[in-house]
Amino acid sequence: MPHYQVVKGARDIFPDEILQWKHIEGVIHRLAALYGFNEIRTPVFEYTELFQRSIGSSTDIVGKEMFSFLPDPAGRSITLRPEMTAGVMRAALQKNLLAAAPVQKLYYISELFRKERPQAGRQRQFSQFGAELLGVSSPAAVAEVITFMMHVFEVLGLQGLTLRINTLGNMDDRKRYREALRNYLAPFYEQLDDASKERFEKNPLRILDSKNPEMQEIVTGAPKLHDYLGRESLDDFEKVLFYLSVRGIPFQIDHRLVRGLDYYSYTAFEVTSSALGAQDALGGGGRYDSLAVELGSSGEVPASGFAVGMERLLIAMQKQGLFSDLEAAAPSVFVIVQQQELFDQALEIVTRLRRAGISTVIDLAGRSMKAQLREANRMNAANALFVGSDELASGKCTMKDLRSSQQEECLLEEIIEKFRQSEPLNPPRS
RNA sequence: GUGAUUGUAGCUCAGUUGGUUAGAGCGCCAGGUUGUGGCCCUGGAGGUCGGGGGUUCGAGUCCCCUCAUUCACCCCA
Repeated sequence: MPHYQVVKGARDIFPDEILQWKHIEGVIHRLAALYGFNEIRTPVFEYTELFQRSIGSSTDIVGKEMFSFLPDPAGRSITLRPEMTAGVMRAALQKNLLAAAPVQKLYYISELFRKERPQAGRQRQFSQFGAELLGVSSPAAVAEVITFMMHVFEVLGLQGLTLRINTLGNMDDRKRYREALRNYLAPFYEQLDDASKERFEKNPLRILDSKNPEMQEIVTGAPKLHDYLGRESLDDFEKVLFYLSVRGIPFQIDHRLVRGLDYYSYTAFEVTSSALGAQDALGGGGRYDSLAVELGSSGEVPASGFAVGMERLLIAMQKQGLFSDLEAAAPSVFVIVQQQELFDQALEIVTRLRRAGISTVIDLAGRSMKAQLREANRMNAANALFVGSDELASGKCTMKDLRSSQQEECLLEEIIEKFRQSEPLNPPRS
């Protein structure tokens, strides 16, 4: 039993799993380029107020899940980011990106931190990939980010996904609805659970998607948000659904979908996977026009975005066997040393092969030939190159194809030439 | 924060109503083959039985505490 363990809720990712991550990341980067999204990286921490203002102080994230600390006794509180949108918006506003170009399409793959009890599909350090489309108020913008997200899932081969979508209306609609909802809930106030009582004042909409059966009971008779939506909101939502339909993206309208962050308006959506456990939300997002103003912008910045949990993506793909054809990079040549006295000369050969662009390894531990061969086999090396007194005397090498077990003697130059033909040094990008 | 679950070798796990030196498979190392891997055979290394306390002649096994794990609630990716 090792003395030290990883911090609760964090985990190590070892080389075999890195293959899976790189595969997913590769698809994300490729499709982002296809859709014209550009990568952004922001610091892992921000001033705590940023999250309090943006995510909302009534949310669980801000209320109890943030890792916050004081960098020095007199300093401002800093928080390890629990989500990306606030930081990206802060960066965009600080640099005044929209003045340089009025439409910004950004994406990221980043690490986030939330102080929760870990369980399947939930960690304290986790990562999300996501996109933010700033500066466009057209419903085509939300449709664009949803399409990008669903396209990634499709290329990765995921099955069993459900896209649920709703509209929360604009700020005026929500204000009117909030009042109506409060009037309806007021007589039930004493029956509300603690969380719902808290939300009654701050954000009663969130009582709607409570999973507490008793709350659900109370809420069934509540006025419907949909009935309070103005013409503008309805038109916007219809357009979003139209764009999705046209692109063949299946969805379910769910009028109870609210989502936890305070800054959403208009469209909100969520994708769940049947391959996941209790934490089955693979990703979600929406429209958040009011966020910029909340962060001090003089005018509204229409914005749409989504975030997808990378670990959950990974779990879902593993469950569905979507990584079966991934193979670790194997060296082309494993140089085998007959006697350790010849090691230095063998190293020179290794260097020449590497300089020629041929991936080459050699046993550095001074082990027996048998152990070296076993290692070559374990690494799935394509060839073994034997360096012994005979070879050095004749100036030739013995090269063995480890798959076919055929071996032949030839000059080192011939080997290099052979590889140059079969694996070019600068392979064309696919 | 709440509930439940599981902690025995590097990994996956056995361990009978408490009873001698705690086992298996896989993996690792070495030898069989002193210049040749995989397959096979033989051998070897590796364990404070999560930790602490208690009951007992005797505890991996029973009791208490503690730490950690996992799953679930809450909420979210």
